[in-house]
Amino acid sequence: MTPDDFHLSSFLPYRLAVLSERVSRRLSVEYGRTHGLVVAEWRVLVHLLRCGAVSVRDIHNCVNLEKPRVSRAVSRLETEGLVQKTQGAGDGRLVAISLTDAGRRALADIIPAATRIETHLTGAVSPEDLDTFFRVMERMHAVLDDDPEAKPRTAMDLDRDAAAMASPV
Amino acid sequence: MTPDDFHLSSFLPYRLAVLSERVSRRLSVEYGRTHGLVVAEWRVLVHLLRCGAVSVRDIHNCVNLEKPRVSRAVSRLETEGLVQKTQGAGDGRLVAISLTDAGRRALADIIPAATRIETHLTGAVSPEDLDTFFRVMERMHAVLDDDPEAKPRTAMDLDRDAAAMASPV
DNA sequence: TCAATATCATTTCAAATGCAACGAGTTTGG
DNA sequence: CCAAACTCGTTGCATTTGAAATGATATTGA
Repeated sequence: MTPDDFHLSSFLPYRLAVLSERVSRRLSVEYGRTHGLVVAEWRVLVHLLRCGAVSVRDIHNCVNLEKPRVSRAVSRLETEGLVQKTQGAGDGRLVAISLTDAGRRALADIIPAATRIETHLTGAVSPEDLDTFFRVMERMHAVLDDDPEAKPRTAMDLDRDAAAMASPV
Repeated sequence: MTPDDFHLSSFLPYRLAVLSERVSRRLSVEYGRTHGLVVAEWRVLVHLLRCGAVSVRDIHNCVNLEKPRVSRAVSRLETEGLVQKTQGAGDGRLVAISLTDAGRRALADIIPAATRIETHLTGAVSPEDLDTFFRVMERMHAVLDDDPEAKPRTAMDLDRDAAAMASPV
């Protein structure tokens, strides 16, 4: 109402952006220095670990990366020898992307470090507060789900929160 | 420990990035459609509303934008007539950037809409949970403050949280 | 059957980004 | 006093970016 009282530093979207950016950069120091990866490549690798041989479109639908970004990330990873692309036997348009052994080794190296950083961050708050924290995040997502101007959530993100809602407290 | 159990969708840095991105985009629809602004320009405008005539460096130190990005955002805003640059009388290197009346009018238009979006998001959770939410964010910032690999917080962000810590519950 | 439409991955292209370098101005220290 | 070191804002440049176009394949429906 009174625009003069508006503080950027206490504005929710700004605060989210600042923390997210800071955390992401801290993480990327890890996989950047040790394996020369950027965030898109990191996300692709992790997704492949869970989902085996999948298409570009599938990755795009799951890990919140635009299609061209996925395509380029996969190309770089292929050049580095961390993933392999095989023409799908069935649909000739699809490309089956999967981890190589080198890719699995890289993840075996990075994931513990990434988990350490995450644990370091979450370890500073009580489990109840952390629960509340994630619950609030889910509530905000739910608000955006009902907002026609907001971009829809990916299926993967929806599933996670649907499971969280269904699980016993 | 067991890399196979690693889920991207429940990984804190990823979750922060996804929510932050989604909220930011929803917001930018607002000031983008109505006033053709991008996030850097929005941040600069809001900062000027509070801080009057300031330098590029000052903006850079406050709103988490790289120096060239601030410089270019200010140039665009000047072209649009929303801010003005005046050579500071004292130090010849400094530039004093301030809002024009048109800039103030733009903010008077955008801020209520931005606040509405924020209220919509925060309104979905109880005040206590929202308190906890921000407290957890502050704790994570504090962890990064002690991490030499993390980028330092801006003075403005530190001040906000220092004030929050000091204030009575 | 075979056009029209849809989907997939890639590429194109213009714009944004950020590091580093730059020129201009200021402070410092001998 | 003035040269070295520093700070300011901007610009160069190589990279990244994402929306739209492209070419290739699949599906649909008349």
